[in-house]
Amino acid sequence: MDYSSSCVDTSLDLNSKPYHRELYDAPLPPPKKELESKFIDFGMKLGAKQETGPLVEELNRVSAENKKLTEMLTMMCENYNSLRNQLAEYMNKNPAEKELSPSKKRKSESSNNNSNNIIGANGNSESSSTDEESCKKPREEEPIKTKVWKTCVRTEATDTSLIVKDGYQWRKYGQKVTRDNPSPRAYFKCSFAPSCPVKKKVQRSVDDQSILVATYEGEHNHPQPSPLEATSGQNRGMTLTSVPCSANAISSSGPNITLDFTKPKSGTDSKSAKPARTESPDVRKFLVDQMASSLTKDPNFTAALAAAISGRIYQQKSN
DNA sequence: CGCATTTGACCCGCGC
DNA sequence: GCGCGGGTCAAATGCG
Ligand SMILES: [Zn+2]
Repeated sequence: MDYSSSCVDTSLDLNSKPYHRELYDAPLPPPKKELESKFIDFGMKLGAKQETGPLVEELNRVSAENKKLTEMLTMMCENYNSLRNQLAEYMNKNPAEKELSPSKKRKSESSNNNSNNIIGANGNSESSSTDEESCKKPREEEPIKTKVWKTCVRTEATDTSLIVKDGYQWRKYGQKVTRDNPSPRAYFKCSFAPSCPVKKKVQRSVDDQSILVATYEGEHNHPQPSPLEATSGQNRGMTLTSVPCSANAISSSGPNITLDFTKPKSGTDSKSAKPARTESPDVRKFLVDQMASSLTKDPNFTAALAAAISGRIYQQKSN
């Protein structure tokens, strides 16, 4: 987890060619010519003869543009994650936050490493347990460096089971209804290792019922049981605004990771809920999340749909 | 039978 | 001290 490249290219570079890196591994990425010809065949078969040509051309152009935008967005996200990791590392190395009043809270040095998303958040062979509480200071709260960070996960709005698949094994130990949110909050504890202190809280967002906000605290002291094999498709994780911090520093602007775990669920793409005009400061993150998710999903969806349609047309023609 | 989940009880900090 | 709200416990229940 060395961030070897100390300078990150955050330029957008609109005019660079967008195919320097394959963005998503769609099962059958059709070449554009072939796709266009199949679209033309499709249009011919439907009988709308002449008008479909420019429309198909427009569609292809828009798709290419969309793909380019997706590429840019992914690069931006990668650069952002890299920058954020560097910032986190810098903040860990240089504890410059002396703004806390020394009477109430004592800040705890956090020298832990943090990877950029929650999937790869293992590798913490810390065991730096030299801080045993043998000292008999009465009011000395331990450096409970329970790092808290949030993740916003998009799931189906109809999924009532309030479960976030993140590759770990969790045991639910509580569920409460909170004051300012009609949806209940579930409390989980990591049950893979008996000594793993990681807990998480999962609750739906107030703004968007299809977003689960999971709050992780602590760090796993064991390797990840299952590597979350579902990342092999359209759901590319995208993290936003995640800086791990100690538990006493979370105020309104807590750290957040926004992931997109939306399953490619049988075609029915429900990006229905849009958090229009909400005045929460977090809603901007949700908007960004949804924009990113839509941008990420749409080219895949259109490509898959076009491939499916063209394949079906081709099959029909061959029959 | 052993595990996880459910769910009301309990605890505890905080504000009045 | 008391009420309230969030967090946890644990007995009951469900499930393989
Ligand atoms: Zn764990």
